[in-house]
Amino acid sequence: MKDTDDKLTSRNIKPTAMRELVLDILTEQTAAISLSDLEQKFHKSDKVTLYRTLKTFEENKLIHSIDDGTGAVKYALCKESCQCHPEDLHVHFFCIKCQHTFCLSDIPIPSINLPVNFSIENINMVVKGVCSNCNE
Amino acid sequence: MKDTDDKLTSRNIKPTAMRELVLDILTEQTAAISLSDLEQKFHKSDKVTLYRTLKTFEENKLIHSIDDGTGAVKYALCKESCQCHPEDLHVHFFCIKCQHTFCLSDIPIPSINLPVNFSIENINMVVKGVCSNCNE
DNA sequence: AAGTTTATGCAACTGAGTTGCAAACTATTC
DNA sequence: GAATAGTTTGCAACTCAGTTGCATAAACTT
Repeated sequence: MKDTDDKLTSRNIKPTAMRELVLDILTEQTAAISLSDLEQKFHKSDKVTLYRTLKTFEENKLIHSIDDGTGAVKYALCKESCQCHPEDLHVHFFCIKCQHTFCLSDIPIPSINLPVNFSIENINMVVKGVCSNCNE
Repeated sequence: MKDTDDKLTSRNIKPTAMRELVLDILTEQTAAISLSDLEQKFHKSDKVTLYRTLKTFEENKLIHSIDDGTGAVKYALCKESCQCHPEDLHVHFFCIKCQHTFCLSDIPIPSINLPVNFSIENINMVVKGVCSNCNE
């Protein structure tokens, strides 16, 4: 639990039992998960607590959210160094077969030449297709 | 009404009074609009009819939908030649000040080198920031 | 005109996300 | 270590976008 605790405190999040559990579950995932996915990993759980836990994690940049177009926002762990600035962002991939949403952490979002006087804050880029697992 | 009719029939959509009205409203817009935005442009209207009208338009590639992360899907007219294939897609911009969502029709989505065995179907790219109107 | 298909309108529902409030817990101060 | 203040958790209840079922209305077919 020491590791989990450290990760939380290093992001200025008080390590409660609940938060440790949620962080552990998030750490196990190979794909991004939604609030209701998370809810189903608990036998008895309160959606609101999980919701607020995710919000806290996101505000403190422990996790980032992905709007993959499925109607439910997904969440995935940030890298240790991540500050969620435009230069930290990567492309996400949604597989239309297995319905999983992956971080393509190694693929940075390409820079865009916006029209004059447009300033940029954030970019969301989701590629839809079939992942390598589902391509035979 | 002849023009509107032609646009509908050329996309294999039967030109009803309702659909003409909706298409006219969509044509007037400078920014993408949501179902509830559309609903408010009618004095008396049925959300479901508008919803199905938009679905029909989208299926027939008269309009495309944009998930800008606000929680409500936005819609905007496609160009005449658009088939909504990856090569037809453009970047979208969401202004965090005026809350408008624009098509940056001249900015194609940059191509991405996906990992091996990933195939691509579609890309959604939304840049958030401040538009030129709102930047003083 | 009768029958078939398609579009529209109403009611009612789902599911994600959210707020308010009270109880439980944690941290702080004496 | 008890009193207090601040934070977290759990429950109820709500909002709002999107959606389905079904009945009526309108448009096509022969």
